[in-house]
Amino acid sequence: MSSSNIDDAFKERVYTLIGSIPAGQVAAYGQLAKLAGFANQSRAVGRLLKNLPEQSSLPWHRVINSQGKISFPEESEKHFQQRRLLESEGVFFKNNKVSMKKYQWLENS
DNA sequence: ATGTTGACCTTAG
DNA sequence: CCTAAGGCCAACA
Repeated sequence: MSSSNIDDAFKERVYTLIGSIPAGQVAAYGQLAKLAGFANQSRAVGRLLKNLPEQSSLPWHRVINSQGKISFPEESEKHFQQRRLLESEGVFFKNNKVSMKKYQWLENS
């Protein structure tokens, strides 16, 4: 059988979670890892996103770090791209950080 | 086989 | 704002 292991389960769950992030809201790598049942695997989430196919329809831009900041380097093209996507759906930055309230959709249920 | 790094981490101080 | 340390692990040299 194909390696239907932990990695695939993790990937599956994280993808689903990311897909469920409402427009105008964000989630942290660590939050997603934890919700997927793999606490302390935030970097694995990052790795997953890094390997995400370019044509993916997942709202990858809604994933930022726990400090409210975009994890790409400040002056990078990817950083601008992500920021642009977020701002286009109403997520704005003050001092390069988004309000913690943007994570609040997770606080229900 | 060993050590280091990470453009997509986190918390505490 | 910054540093340090914790944690986990794939990719790299």
